Amino acid sequence: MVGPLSSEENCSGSPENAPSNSVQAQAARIVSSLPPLRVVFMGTPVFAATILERLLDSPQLTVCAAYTQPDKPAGRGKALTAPPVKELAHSRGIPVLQPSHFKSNPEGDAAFAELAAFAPDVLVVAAYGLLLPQRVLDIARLMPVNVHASLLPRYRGAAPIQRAIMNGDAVTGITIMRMEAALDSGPILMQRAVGIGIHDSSASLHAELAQEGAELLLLALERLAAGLLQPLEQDASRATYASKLRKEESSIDLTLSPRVLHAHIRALTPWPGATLTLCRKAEEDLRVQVEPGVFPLPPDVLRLAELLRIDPFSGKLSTHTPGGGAPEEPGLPPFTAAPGQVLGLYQNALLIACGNGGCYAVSSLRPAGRKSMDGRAFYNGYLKGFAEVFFNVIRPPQSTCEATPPSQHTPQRP
RNA sequence: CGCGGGGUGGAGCAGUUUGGUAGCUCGUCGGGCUCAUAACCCGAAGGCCGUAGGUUCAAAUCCUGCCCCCGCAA
Repeated sequence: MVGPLSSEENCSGSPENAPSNSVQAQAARIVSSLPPLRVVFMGTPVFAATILERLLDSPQLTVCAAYTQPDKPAGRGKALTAPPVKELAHSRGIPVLQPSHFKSNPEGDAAFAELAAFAPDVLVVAAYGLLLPQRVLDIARLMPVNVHASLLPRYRGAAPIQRAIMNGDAVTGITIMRMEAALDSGPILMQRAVGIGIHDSSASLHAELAQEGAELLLLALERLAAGLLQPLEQDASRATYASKLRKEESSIDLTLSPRVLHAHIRALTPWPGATLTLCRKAEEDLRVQVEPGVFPLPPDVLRLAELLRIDPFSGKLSTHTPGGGAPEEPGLPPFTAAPGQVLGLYQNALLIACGNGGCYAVSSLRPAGRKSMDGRAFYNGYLKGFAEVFFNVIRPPQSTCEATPPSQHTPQRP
């Protein structure tokens, strides 16, 4: 987590900071003399609940109702489970509505009529998970507002946070926009940049962006109520789409360089999780879920002696021979090994050779059906005593936001 | 009654199919070696094999009930 890189910009084009703050101050003055805005909130997961909580705490707003997806079977025993937004709204005494859609049929019409009865000034939508038809968007007296976790027009769609991490971006952010029927295409009201730290996972960035999103939303609503917002159309030519993560993407490609590999694993954590397949002679292949490891590797790993004295199998001198391969980025050990090869241990992390002549240190592994453990425990229980051990190199199908060309599936043996 | 995996000294695993004195890699403690080490050598402690019952001369292992962990379903 790096935190906000800059203060919010007013996309109407007003200059930064001081003038921007004075706009906010002006808005605050105007709003203080107005009645609270009537808000209908729509959202489902934790990201949405975080934002709803901040709305509920604002004295300038009245949250009339919370819309969220219907309860769904979840967990062991497939018990019906309420979405986080429902839990929160219940605990705060806000009416909860869970229509399955607003389509033009008797069921959808009833849901629509119910919504209309709240007569909201604004509709606030955050990760609702339902497409909203135009008539629903038109319900808001002022406008329907959406909180999106990217700097639009980049990363429109379902997984902006994960795709930004996966692509190795250093910066992403929050966009508050006016909603249109099309997906994430509405005019931008406010934006704020947030840095992506080298250790950020989808989980940590989600949490941070939710907080930032809530803050920026409150500022935007204040300006909206005061009539001081000037929407700025998105430059559609620069739009990219962040498709939802799929389970098939959980297998990670060990031919990637350490840096890119690290980005992928962070993006896949905690869902769907980054998985490797361990191959041991005469044993069934074992699926192992891994968490983000040590990156970049500290300089001492670069010293050949550090690695040579650790052999994963005999405990004696390593058989790995020093190789050429000029490192192109820091963290590369000075020898060559086939991607997927288990090199040994670095402290409590398991060193696995990957692409670009590098290796990656995994410090948390969870074999299928087991609890997660550190690299040393995994090594003791699963690796010692096997003459041949490596992880399968898997090249998963390319995702929407990746620039690299499609490549073959090449499981590879060292 | 949604499907599946698992509970063995402090950690991670094997052993269960084909019942017969509890094993491996670590850690811990003591000693040794070394300029040095999460290296090496020697020695030791530590387990009613989740729990309750059953079968048997004999149960970690076979049968039954219960408890507890975990994964799948976005």
